[in-house]
Amino acid sequence: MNTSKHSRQRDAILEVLKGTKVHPTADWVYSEVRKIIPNISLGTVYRNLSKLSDENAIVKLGLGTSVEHFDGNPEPHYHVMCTECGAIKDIETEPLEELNEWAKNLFNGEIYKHSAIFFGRCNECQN
Amino acid sequence: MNTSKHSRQRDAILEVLKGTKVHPTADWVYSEVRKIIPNISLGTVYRNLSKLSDENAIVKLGLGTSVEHFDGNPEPHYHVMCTECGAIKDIETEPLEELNEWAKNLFNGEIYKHSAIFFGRCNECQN
DNA sequence: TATAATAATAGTAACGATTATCATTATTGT
DNA sequence: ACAATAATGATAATCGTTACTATTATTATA
Repeated sequence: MNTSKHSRQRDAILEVLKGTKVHPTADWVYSEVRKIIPNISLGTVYRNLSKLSDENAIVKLGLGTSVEHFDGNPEPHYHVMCTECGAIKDIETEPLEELNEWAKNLFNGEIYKHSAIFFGRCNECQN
Repeated sequence: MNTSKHSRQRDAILEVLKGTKVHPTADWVYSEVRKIIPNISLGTVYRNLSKLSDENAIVKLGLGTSVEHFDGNPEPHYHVMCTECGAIKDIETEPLEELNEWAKNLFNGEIYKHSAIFFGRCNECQN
């Protein structure tokens, strides 16, 4: 018994997020989705980003920045943040599961998972 | 020519932070420091936490939580967050520098550093 | 295909963490 | 002691996010 109802707003939000690699903020998604549904509300964007994230259709990246970033690709992977332009790029490889084992040996308790962010300079900023 | 002036408020904040392992929020620091300087202002706490962080005397942990956590130990190390009680604990080992090399081979650009957070269950919550 | 139940929405107010402002106070070099 | 100015306490402002509420859209059923 799924109590969820379909909505074209949610579809549009997911479509925008799947169609970009920029790991956008809610506000960026808002401005893009308005090109499809001009009178959509910012609250609707936030509500659906949370819902989609709860359903693991997308992921809320906790990057430690003051603004939350979202990723339309729910497959686990690391990211690189460019310290010059702020761009967030993918490392298109599966995470190192063995890090959990490594940590388990150094910690008094259980380890389920981890997240990592790399900091560097993207190729655009190198030129 | 250092334009910085000494202040007992900053001393107290640093002392509180050095004297705990809980990786506290600004608010927690505020309530602790008030035991030493009862009329200290919350703004002063924020201002000095930022200043100390800029000077690398402490570190602002960007853990992806809605509230910022601080660490009185500026030596690089990873953390574990307990998904049950929210406690943040140290992994008292130096970070894996080789991860930067690993990432460099998978990324079109430079890599300077990384941060990682592990998620698990602390030994207190296992009982 | 009408209807009833209710999830989702738009619009807006509220919230909470953090930052900025500013008159006053404390520190420091002379 | 004094002048220069960094730091403070108090409070207002900011800004990302969440909550509220009347209205609208979706869905199951008759």
